[in-house]
Amino acid sequence: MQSGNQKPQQLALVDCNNFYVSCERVFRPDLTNTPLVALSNNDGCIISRSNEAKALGIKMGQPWFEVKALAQEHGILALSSNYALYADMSNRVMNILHEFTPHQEVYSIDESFLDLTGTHRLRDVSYEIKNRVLQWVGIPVCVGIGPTKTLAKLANHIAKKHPRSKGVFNFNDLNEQQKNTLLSKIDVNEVWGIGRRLSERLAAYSVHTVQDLKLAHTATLRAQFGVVVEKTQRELREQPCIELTEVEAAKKQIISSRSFGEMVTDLNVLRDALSLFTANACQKLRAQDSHACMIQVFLCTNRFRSELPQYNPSISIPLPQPSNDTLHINRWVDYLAGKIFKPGYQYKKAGIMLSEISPTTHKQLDLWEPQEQANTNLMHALDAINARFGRKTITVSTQGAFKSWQMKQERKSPDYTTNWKSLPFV
DNA sequence: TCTCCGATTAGAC
DNA sequence: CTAACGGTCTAATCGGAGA
Repeated sequence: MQSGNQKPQQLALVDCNNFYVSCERVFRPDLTNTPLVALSNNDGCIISRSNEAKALGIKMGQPWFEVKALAQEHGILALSSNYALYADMSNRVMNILHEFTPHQEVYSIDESFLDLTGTHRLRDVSYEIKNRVLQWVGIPVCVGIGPTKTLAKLANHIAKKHPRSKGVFNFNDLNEQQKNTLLSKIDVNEVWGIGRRLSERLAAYSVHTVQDLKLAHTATLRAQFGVVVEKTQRELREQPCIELTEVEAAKKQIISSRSFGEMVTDLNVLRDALSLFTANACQKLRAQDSHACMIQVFLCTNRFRSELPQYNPSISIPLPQPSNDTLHINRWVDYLAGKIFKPGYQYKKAGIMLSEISPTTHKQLDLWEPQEQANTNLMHALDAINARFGRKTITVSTQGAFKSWQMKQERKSPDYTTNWKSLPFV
């Protein structure tokens, strides 16, 4: 709780500009002025746009096929997403940011919150952050600072949008009058946590701008929109409600799923895909030292093809004992897939979900069930080898043997930073 | 009436 | 050639079932 005469926190939100396309440009400086977009899995939707692409009216999340003609006309280059590259670039950026404070929350692949409270010459430090990331990694970032996370986010939005800020904006530097004027000019849907639906519903209460939300009647807000929106309002009123979370909490559920490059009709192909999803999910489970008690398998037909028969089954099963063993869980996944599979449908997507997750240290032994012989050492060795030599060095059985389900990625750039073979001179 | 549970919704990126 | 629309995760909330 923030009292009136206390100095406000200086929370910074550092956000990379157009992150995916900026990563691509680091290795393709010739594309600096080319309108550029990055595509989602299967080259489906646009998930990152350069400023030039934005200026041409390309929308975030727009299906690629819808803009293909426009793209052709204006020479827009589209690239398949290269997650190995983006993850590696992200690590480099986050490590640099960490040098400025131990109090860091890596919020997403391209954003970190930093608690810079007590930093001297904060303005200079902010520009130093921006310049160092640009010089060392080649990624442009903007820095927004505020007394709460929500206001830091908003400050970042302002830094991005207004060229006069030169990429840095500190909300704490404003006086009350300036704050009110500024917040009255920004749409409420720019606020962190206020999406499209809430914006529409808020409009019915004459809440259109950030300032409107800040001044709205709190009890009504709480009653009509719930506790989340109330917290957002408090944060706009400079009352911190959302803590910096410096250590990432263990996941409570892990989903691994994917749309296929082509429709799949064969159970064996589905099992092949599912075995890869299982391997990925179990590896995540082991990486956070936990195991799961509940396995769910689901299949989906293509919901955008309404003329085709639709079938979206899912099935889940509780394990007698928690497990994180790929081989063990894969046997259950195979079994469950067989139970829900019906021939005659064209499947577009499948996946698994692991839930009821707990730390391995808390293993609860069931006295009546004979203990499953867990391949703990085998899994440990598998993770180590795959970490060293690449994710698919050792796989389970036929994992990935069938090509048909694999993602369409017709426009992927090389793995410049994570694969020696991608370098032209090696 | 209370509690628990699963399903649904909404949001973020 | 044509058709083509992502993947993960969390928290809140709601409604029904069962105690």
